[in-house]
Amino acid sequence: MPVGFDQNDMHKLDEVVTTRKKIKQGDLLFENGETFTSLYAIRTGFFKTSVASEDGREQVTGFQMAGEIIGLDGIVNDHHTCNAVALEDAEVCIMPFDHIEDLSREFPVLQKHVHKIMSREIVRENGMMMLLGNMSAEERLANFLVNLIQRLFARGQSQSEFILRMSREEIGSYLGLKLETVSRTFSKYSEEGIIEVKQRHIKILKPDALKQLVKSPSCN
Amino acid sequence: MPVGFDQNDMHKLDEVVTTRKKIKQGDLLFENGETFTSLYAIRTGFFKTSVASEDGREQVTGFQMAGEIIGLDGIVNDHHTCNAVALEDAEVCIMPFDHIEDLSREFPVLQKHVHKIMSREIVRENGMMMLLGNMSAEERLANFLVNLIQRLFARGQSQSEFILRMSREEIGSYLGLKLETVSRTFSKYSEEGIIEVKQRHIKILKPDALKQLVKSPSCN
DNA sequence: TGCAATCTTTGACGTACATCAAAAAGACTT
DNA sequence: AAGTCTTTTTGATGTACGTCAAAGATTGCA
Repeated sequence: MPVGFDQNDMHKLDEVVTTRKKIKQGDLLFENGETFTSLYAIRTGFFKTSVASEDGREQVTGFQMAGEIIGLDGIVNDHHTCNAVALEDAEVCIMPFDHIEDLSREFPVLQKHVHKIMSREIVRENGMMMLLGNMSAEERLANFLVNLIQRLFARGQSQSEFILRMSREEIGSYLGLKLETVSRTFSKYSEEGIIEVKQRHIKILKPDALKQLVKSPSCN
Repeated sequence: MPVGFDQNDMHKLDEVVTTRKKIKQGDLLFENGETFTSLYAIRTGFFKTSVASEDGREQVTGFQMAGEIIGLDGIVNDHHTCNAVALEDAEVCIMPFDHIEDLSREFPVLQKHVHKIMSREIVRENGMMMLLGNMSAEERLANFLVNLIQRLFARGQSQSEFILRMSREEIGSYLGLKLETVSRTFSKYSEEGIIEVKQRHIKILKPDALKQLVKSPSCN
C-alpha cells in the first residue's frame, strides 16, 4: 500500500497481509465486546459499522468500501466497541495488530501510514459531528451522496450512477434521520431534477446542484 | 506518562516533552489550516476544539483538560483541520510529532500508547455520533455532565461540585443544541432536584438520577 | 462606583423532522 | 406464478427543539 519500498521490504510487508477471510452479506466481521486482535483491510465488498446504546438504539458510524481499514476502535481497550456488518459479500485481509506494530517500528513509512489512517478517521468523525450537530436533512443527504460519489470515483467507478448498498433506515441511522425523512428528501431532490431515484438505484443528474447543498468540509 | 521504563529510557522520553508554552484564555493553540508539527499535552487549563463549515457555522468537537492530548487531527494532511482555543489560562507541552514517531519506533510501549490515544479519540467520537444522532436534549446534557464528572474525578477534583469552563452556547454547539435549550434543560434538572445551577457553578445533588438518564455507553 | 458588554434565563410562538399509518413496489420462497 | 415478507414511498398529524424577544445576572472597564 505505502510507497517507497524495495523488493525485500515488500516481502516483509506482505506478511502482514497474508490471511484473508470471506464474509457473507449480513454477517459480522467483528462485534461489540469481541477481543481485538487485528485490523481489516477491505479487498472487496461493502461494510457498515455501528454502535448501540444500552436501550438498543443503533447508530451507524460509517460505511466502508474496498481499500478502507476497519477495526481501529478496538485498539484502546483490546476489545471492539462497535459492530461491523457486511452489506454485500465481501473479502478482507486480516492484519494482526501486533504484527503491524512490529513492522511499523521497522518501517517508518508504514508507521506514518498507520498514523495517517487513524488521524483520517478522527477528522472524518469531526466532520460527522458537524453534520449531525448543525446540518438540515437536505444538507446531510447531499453531503452523504457527494462523499459516496467521491469515493466511488476514486475507485474508478461511475460518479453519475450507482447502487446504494444500504437501506433507507441505515442511511437514516448514519445521518441522524428517520428512514421516512431520507425517503422524502430523495423524492425532493428527484422532483428538483437533481437526481433520479429508483429504489436503491441512484442517477446523479446535477452534480453541481448537489455540491452546492454541501456547505461544510465534506467528510472523507 | 507510560509505565515500564528504566531511568535511562525516561531521559530519552523527557526530550519529547521539553518545550512548554503558555496560552492565555481565549487564545488559539492552533487553528484550521495551520501547518501541523506537534501534538500538545495539556499540563494545566482547559481547551475546546471546533470545526467550522464554509458558511461559518461552528461545531465544538471536544473539551480537553489537563493530561489530555490535542492536535491529532493534523496528522493526516500535515495541516490542522480544527481550532483549539484555551477556555482558561493554560500551559501545554509541545511534542514535535516527528520526534514522537522516532521515539515510538525505539520504545514499543510509547508506540502502543500513541496508538491507544488515537483509538480512544475514535471511540469517543463514535459515542458522540450516537449522542448527536439518537439522543434527546435531556440525555445529551446528562451524558455531558456525567462524562465531565468522571474526568474531574480522575483528576482528584470534586465530583459533586464544579465550575463550567464553557458558555451555554459552547455546550450547545458541542451537543448539537441551541444555548436556550441547554439553559432550559439545566433548569429542568434543577427543578427536579438533580442538580443545583448558579450560572456556571454546578452542584450535583443526585448523581444516580443523572446516570440513569444516560442510556448509552458514556463517551470518554 | 457606575455603565456597557456579555451571558443566562424565561416566555411565546414557529417549524423541521418524527411518528403513525397505509399503500405500492420489489425481493424471496416454494 | 402466486404469495409472503421486506423495503420504500407518501400522507396526515404531533412534538421537541429552534427562533425571537426581553428581562435579569455577572463581568469588565473606566
